[in-house]
Amino acid sequence: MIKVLLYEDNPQLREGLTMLISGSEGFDVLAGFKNCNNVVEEVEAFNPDVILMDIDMPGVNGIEGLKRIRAGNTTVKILMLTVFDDNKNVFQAISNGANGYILKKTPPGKLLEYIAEAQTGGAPMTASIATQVLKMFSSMNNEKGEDYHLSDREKQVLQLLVDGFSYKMIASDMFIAIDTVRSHIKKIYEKLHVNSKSEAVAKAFKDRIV
Amino acid sequence: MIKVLLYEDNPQLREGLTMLISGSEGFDVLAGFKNCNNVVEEVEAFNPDVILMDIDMPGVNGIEGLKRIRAGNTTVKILMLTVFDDNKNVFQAISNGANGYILKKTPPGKLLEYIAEAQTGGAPMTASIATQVLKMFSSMNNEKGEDYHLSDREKQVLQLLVDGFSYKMIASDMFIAIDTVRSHIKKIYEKLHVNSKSEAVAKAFKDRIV
DNA sequence: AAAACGCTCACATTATCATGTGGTTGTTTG
DNA sequence: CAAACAACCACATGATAATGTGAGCGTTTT
Repeated sequence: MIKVLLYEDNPQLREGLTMLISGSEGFDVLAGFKNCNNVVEEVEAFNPDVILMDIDMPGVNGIEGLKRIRAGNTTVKILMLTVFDDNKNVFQAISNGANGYILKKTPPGKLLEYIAEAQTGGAPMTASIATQVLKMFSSMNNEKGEDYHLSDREKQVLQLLVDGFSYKMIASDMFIAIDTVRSHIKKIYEKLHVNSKSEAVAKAFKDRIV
Repeated sequence: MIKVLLYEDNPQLREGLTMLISGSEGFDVLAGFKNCNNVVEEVEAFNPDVILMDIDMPGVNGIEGLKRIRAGNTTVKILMLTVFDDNKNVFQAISNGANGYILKKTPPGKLLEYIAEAQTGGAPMTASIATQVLKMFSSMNNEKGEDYHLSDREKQVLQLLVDGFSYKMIASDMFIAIDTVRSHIKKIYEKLHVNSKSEAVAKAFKDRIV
């Protein structure tokens, strides 16, 4: 029996969901609330397996509720429920430890399937949401910048610069003369098209060279 | 009719998949290949809707194949297929524009469903993969670092340092004396627990202060 | 009202960096 | 084989950064 806790401000939808879920074999809605004002206490009291959490609620909304729950409970499964698949909320929800993100227009059969999936450690997502997540992910990691063709030795020097080493320290660390360090750094500046240590360090991060 | 192109080195599995997919209503396998050596030409020649791409293949593997296709074609849907749900490959695949990532143990019925889902713009993922993706996502954005309590002025100075400004430039940019810049920077170093400009710049990036 | 803090400025010394010019090896590649 | 490049080292000079000590002024917090 999967124990479900429900957060949804619309009374009709809350009723409907309760009937649907509790009326199904193996599912039980412990309680339903119209906002997250006392979410921490409620979750602790009912100890559910899965929480269905609407995002748009008056008072403490779903994202804030999610944060509050996760502050003290990292095991209960939380499924975010929303009418919109807008970027910001998806990002927020996932960053704060939601286990899934589904649209309200999800057909009843699918919804039960998703709840079960969440309970067993899956990450149910409506197709449009999953697509968004992948897009976000790839956009974050695709700005991998150009290849500046730094040699191995140059990369090594740059790495040490980033770590705050002085030329002298780099020289002794790499067992080379300080003048060699200088010439490497000069090369690095040329290749990165920068004119100072700070810019080189900044660029190393921006373009994920280190 | 969804046109499918297949890349899979195991001849039996390739045959099996071809029969399964082509034998189903609305699906057709245009061709199957045992590696990605000529993937770009093949994709261009057959113009499929969906590509099923095995990851572990001799010669040019699936990830590399994915990259090659995406270099010139961002519309064809690519479903990665693998036996392992290991972190690195998932990450690589998604970062390089895969539309979905499913395990080979996926039951036939589900597989067809996934292909159809990919074709209509969805992002089919095996549950375990979806969970991994969410984990990666939240771990990436949760290291938001401590708050170092930098004052507005200090943040401003740090920002300019990151941009490669010298003390002199910062002074004239902020209309303050160079000695004031110095004292700000000294404060910044103390608050960030660093001892050099480079480390401060590095930390500014790592902890997303700028 | 005293303490704490942010912001400002000054002066001085040493360490480090940026830049230039020049050179020797050894490997890779057209 | 010659050219290109990576990696190494040297000497020199001016610019910049790091560090220390000290201080005035205004606002916020206790």
